[in-house]
Amino acid sequence: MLKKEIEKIINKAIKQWIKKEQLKIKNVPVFCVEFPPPNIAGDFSCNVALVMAKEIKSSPYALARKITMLIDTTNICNKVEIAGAGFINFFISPGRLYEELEAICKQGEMYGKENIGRQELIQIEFVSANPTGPLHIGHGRGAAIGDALANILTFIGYKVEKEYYVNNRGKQIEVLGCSVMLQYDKISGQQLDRKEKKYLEEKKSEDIYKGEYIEEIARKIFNDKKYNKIEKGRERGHWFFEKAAIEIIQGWIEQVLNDLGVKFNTWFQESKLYEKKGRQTQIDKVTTLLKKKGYLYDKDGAIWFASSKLGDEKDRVVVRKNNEPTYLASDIAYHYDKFVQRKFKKVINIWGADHHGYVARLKGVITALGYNPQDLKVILYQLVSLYRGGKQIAMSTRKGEFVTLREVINEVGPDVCRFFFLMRGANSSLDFDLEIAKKQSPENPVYYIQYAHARICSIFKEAEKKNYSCRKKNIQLELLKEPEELELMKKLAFYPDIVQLCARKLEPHHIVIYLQDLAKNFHSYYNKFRILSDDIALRQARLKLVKGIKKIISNGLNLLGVSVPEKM
RNA sequence: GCCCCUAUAGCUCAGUUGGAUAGAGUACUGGCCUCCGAAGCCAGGAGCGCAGGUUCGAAUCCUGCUAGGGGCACCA
Repeated sequence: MLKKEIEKIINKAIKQWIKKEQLKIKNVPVFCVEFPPPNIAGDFSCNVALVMAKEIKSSPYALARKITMLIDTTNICNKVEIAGAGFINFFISPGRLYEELEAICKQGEMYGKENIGRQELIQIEFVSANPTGPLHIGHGRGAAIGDALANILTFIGYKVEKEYYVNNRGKQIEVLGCSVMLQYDKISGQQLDRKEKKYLEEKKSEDIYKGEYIEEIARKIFNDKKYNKIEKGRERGHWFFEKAAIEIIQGWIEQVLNDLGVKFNTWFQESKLYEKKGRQTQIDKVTTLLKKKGYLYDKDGAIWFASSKLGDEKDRVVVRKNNEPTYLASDIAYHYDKFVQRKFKKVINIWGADHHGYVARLKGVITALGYNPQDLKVILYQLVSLYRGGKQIAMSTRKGEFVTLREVINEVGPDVCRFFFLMRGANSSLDFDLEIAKKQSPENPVYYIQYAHARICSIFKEAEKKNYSCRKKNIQLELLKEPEELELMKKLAFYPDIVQLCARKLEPHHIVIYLQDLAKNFHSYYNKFRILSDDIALRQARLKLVKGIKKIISNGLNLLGVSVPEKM
């Protein structure tokens, strides 16, 4: 990776300089190497002189001069320049760019792969929507981000596990079961005097799930032989409908995520935390543990978690008066399972922004369990608003009026869907316009990037047709000397930096921006220069260049989980 | 009332650890296919919500304000 190499070179130079001048500086200060603004000449820029100037009591410019003298750039640069207030600018030499292009073509998918993660075990938990209905579009965003991050982290050497936490117990599941049961009775024409009816009558009617999917589930249970065989002859309580409904809904969820290209390693059932392992459940285990540590106390007949001591705004109930554990109890046990039982070194949770109030509590849990809250990263993504032709589509989960993820995928296709979810940072709310997403125009950047790839494939087909040989060896890359060609090679060489940036910040969208940029450079180059030139040596060199571009586009799209078409 | 996110070009958004003259796309106008895919290319304007502060330097950090979105259960 070029950036790291330059950092190393600078570090070395500074250490030499400190030794030479016998300065009393313990550590080389924190500086950064980055891309200079577009109007500035140079490929990488370093601010070390500006950062150090104050401590040394010297002008940044003079300092930069001294450091520059000691910089050994033979491997990577052909020029180092001081600019502005004292920036040190590096110019990557063409020779080095040719080497990188060779590496890209040779290594293919492996180009830029590193072992930064050192196979550390890391878990990403995402989507985790309650199995009480189909996924909606917001869940899609979480799915796309989580899956892309998993790809990126795996690529740089982490051992990543993707997990979906299934909340298959609790009040909302009871309501689901009852809601389905009501519909079932309607369909079957049976008017059983169920004890659950009383329960439902006591509830406000809003509590019952509406929406067509409830009827669909009830119909499926009624028609499917599988369910008819189960418990035949016995009256079915709401628990039966709960189980069947969850099974059906989870099937839908798995299917739609699968169609989006998202596969989980584990579907962790919340109910597992309540199963006895030996004498006690996981819940019992953590309750005992936290009690021993003094984080739990009794008040008003309930058991409380002293989260206010751990950074939360107030204490929270863990076990209710009626002896039922709360959701938090499950989450404590669940994260105990993640960190203690399964030994994940780092855990990433991806939540919708509406859960932000929960972050402090859960970090408190991690602390209470004796782990570093830094090892739990929570990524909050802002809400997705759906538009059609500039008009917002109103959604209400409660009323069952919402556009499902399924419908969106069916309408715009999985590639566009994933791409749109990934093109913005998680902190920005996302406007998803179905009309734009469907358009196959430059307004829609997915096709722009895919088109660049398809175009390159087409060039190779054309070359084959004309019986142009694509030599593998002795290609004169020095012939690539147009500014556009050098620029393209630089972009390609930056790919590993971009991937690592995404990994460091847990933000996949930088790859999207990068690919758009790369595609733009390519299209522009293509229009200006002829790849299949009559000059054989030049043609070979240019074919190699576009081959490199093709590889990088394909690698990038793969990390995002977007398909890479050879023709479109 | 408290907490989180957001505010950058007419619109949708980038902007790396604070760095140099803040970038794309779209829309608008005009041009480019006898030649590798026109789903493309080239050329043209405008902007960091407001007010302070920190510093060599602020879209970026701090404080206050304004506007929009979300959240504040013994629901999950």
